[in-house]
Amino acid sequence: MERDHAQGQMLSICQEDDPAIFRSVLDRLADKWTLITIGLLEERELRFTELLDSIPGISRRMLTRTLRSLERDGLVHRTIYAEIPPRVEYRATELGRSLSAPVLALATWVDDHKQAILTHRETFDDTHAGAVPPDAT
Amino acid sequence: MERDHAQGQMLSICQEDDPAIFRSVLDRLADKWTLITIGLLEERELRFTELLDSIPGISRRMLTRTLRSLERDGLVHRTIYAEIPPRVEYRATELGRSLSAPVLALATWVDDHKQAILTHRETFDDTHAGAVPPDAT
DNA sequence: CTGCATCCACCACGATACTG
DNA sequence: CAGTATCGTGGTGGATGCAG
Repeated sequence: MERDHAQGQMLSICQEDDPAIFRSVLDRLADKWTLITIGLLEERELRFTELLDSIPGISRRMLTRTLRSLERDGLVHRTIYAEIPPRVEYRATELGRSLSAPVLALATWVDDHKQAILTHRETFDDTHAGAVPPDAT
Repeated sequence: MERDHAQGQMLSICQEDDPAIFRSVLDRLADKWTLITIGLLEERELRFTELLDSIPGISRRMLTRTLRSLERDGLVHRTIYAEIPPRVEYRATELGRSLSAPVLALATWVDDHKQAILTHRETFDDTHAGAVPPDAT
């Protein structure tokens, strides 16, 4: 945490020398499946099918792609056991494990406040009935 | 932080009673612009154009939508000043500010490790030249 | 079991023009 | 200035089938 931009200077972080670098890395993390996958792998070594079962709603295709991206970024290590049937174990690298704290903190926050957020949504939707953009989620 | 699933039980978090709730909230946070927007608003009150200028690459459309979603979720408060020209200030709510720590921790991590990740990508792309899926990023 | 290839639908997002 | 409306596109992501 020895940042030069003392505390919470999101501004300086995202407007540094090359904003594109920050973006490209953030984009990889902030997609539909990556955070949750990293979160699971930081705790223990898991195989493909275990991940598939642990992540609600993910498809094999997306799990494969997510894991490849993580491997490419040096966050996850892949071990292939030449057995029959084949077995592949995924575990977080040291770099990946350093992501543990931030990711789990975020996940915990979401878990702790999801109900409050749902309540806000209902209230808002009530108040602004029909006022939302055409293609809103 | 008084979670029952002691520490880092990402598994229990994302497989709780209704995984869909966790997902829907996580989805909102983990999109292309939300994290960065929240991060900026946690530090200070900002107006629309300031945000537009501070977030590299965002369009007015997406900023509007992102802010609306955050407002809907009770994370951001919107104040309209009936002046000429119009002025609108955005600030984080208390709930939004509680997101501060996790979000900034994540942003800082990304900033601290982006170079390492880029290096890993190059190495990987070298090693696996041409081995990447057809529609890879 | 692991995971690549193919096909395809959808909607996220950007560009642009217009309004209060 | 702070949006909204509309349109077009690319890419994300699901379903399925095949292969090692």
